[in-house]
Amino acid sequence: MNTARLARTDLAHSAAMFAALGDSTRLELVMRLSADGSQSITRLTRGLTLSRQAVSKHLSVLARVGLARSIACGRESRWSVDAARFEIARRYLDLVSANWDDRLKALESHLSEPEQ
Amino acid sequence: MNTARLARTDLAHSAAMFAALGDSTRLELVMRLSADGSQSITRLTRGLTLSRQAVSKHLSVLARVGLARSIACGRESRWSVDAARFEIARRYLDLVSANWDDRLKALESHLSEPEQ
DNA sequence: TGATCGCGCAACAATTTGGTTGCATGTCAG
DNA sequence: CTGACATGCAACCAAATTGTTGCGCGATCA
Repeated sequence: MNTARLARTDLAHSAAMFAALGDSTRLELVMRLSADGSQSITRLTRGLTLSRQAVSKHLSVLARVGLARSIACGRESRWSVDAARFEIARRYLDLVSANWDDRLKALESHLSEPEQ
Repeated sequence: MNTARLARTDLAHSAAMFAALGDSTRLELVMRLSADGSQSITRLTRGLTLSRQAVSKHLSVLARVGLARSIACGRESRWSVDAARFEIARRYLDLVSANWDDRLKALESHLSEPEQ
């Protein structure tokens, strides 16, 4: 099977998802949303040494790639994570492992390929 | 089980790994290294519309978080990915899914928690 | 009806990121 | 030896990121 090449858009999209996860604060937000359920921005801000607006921006970043979303609820907006989106990122990592396994098998036969 | 809270260092470290993957070029490099095996920088540069130094910098970013490494080999350096490191990132994503599953179970009993 | 709460928007500053070019150094081939 | 090749290092630049503060607006509560 040839899983090596993916459409350029898929690659860019996955990169954007990883980039969104690539920040301590955002990863913390994701973990808290995932562990404690949907919450408002001000509640998420408690426990962090950041302004509410900073947290709001981070949530926007997550929302832009579909990892989180909010629903208006009175004067507050409740944020939650989309677990399904994490599967997409996970599959990408699986792909790397899969390729690596394929290469291992290739090494078993060829032993080593010249750089050409 | 309480998988919700992780050490701050783990979180920061994982964030760094995701950040390293959060760039189209680097993700492409990872895929090619994973699919085609260890390669030199100049070979990796072929097919990309970037300078060799740009590629070199990207590889350094991947190396900084342990996702890739190089071994000197004559006048060139052969780069490869570390499949084991990808497992770490993958487990983090699993953790989010796991938390989400836990929350689903919680919802089954409580139905809904007030914002307090 | 006010006071307060939660939020969004805009402007701004500092730092990081992603890229370039130029140059120096070590290695291989003839 | 000499030239071509692969790489590393440093300076530099533009743009994006990450944070702040201030302000305005609708929702809520006493």
